[in-house]
Amino acid sequence: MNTNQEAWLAPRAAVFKALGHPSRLFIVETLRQKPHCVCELTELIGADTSTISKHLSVLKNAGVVHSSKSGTTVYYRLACDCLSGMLDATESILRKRAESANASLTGSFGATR
Amino acid sequence: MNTNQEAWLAPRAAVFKALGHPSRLFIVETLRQKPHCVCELTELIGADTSTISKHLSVLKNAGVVHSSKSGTTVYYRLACDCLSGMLDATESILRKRAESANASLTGSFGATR
DNA sequence: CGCATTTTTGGCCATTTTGCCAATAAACCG
DNA sequence: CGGTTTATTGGCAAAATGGCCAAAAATGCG
Repeated sequence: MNTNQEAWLAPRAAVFKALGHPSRLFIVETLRQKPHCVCELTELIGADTSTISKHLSVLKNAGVVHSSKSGTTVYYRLACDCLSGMLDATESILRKRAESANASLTGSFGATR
Repeated sequence: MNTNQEAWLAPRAAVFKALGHPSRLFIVETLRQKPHCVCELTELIGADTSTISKHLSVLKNAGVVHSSKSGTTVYYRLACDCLSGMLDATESILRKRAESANASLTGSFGATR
């Protein structure tokens, strides 16, 4: 894995990394409905405002969300419709994982007895 | 964010978290072509075998890859076709990010002088 | 069986991440 | 302007992650 490959990988991994934290994923799921301001997200998650602000900063730097200021409040929204597809894809992955977990419990011949 | 929501989020975040590391993302990109064994991936990435093995373990626990043993060698492959879609989605996200970065540099009137 | 090959696991340390508090910044209101 | 609300930044301690080495499994081969 050379320097060029790493440079190509880094921003792509950053997108997944940003989504790879429960609070941040919750934010993205929430923004799927409609834009929200920091204080609303803070309320919903139940953490310190500064914590949420930093999570939003991670999401923004990765390119996952956009922000727009209106007075003193800042609204965040998803940067790309394609995020819905990504979120849905995890459902397929988890469904398949559940199936194969089941299959290995059941054994090759489906006999549970 | 209550316990139920956290339980729902955790496995989904784990999928993204697994993809959110350059080496692991490289592995997934590589497996997109065809299955590979640990030693091949080790060679391609240039890290210790144990490091790669642990990365693969993370991907496997998240449900991203499957493994099958053949003799002493273990082959890994993608668990879901939907991963291609996820990887492609990052391209859209990064493209949009590049565009908006450009727009903000250019300013509201597109005058760069 | 004894040995080689491939992979996984355990242990350790350096680095990164996370989350809180405090302080600062930005914008509105009276 | 001074005070209030909303958000961001800095700093710190605790927790998690990543990577290497060494050791242990697991499998095939002579």
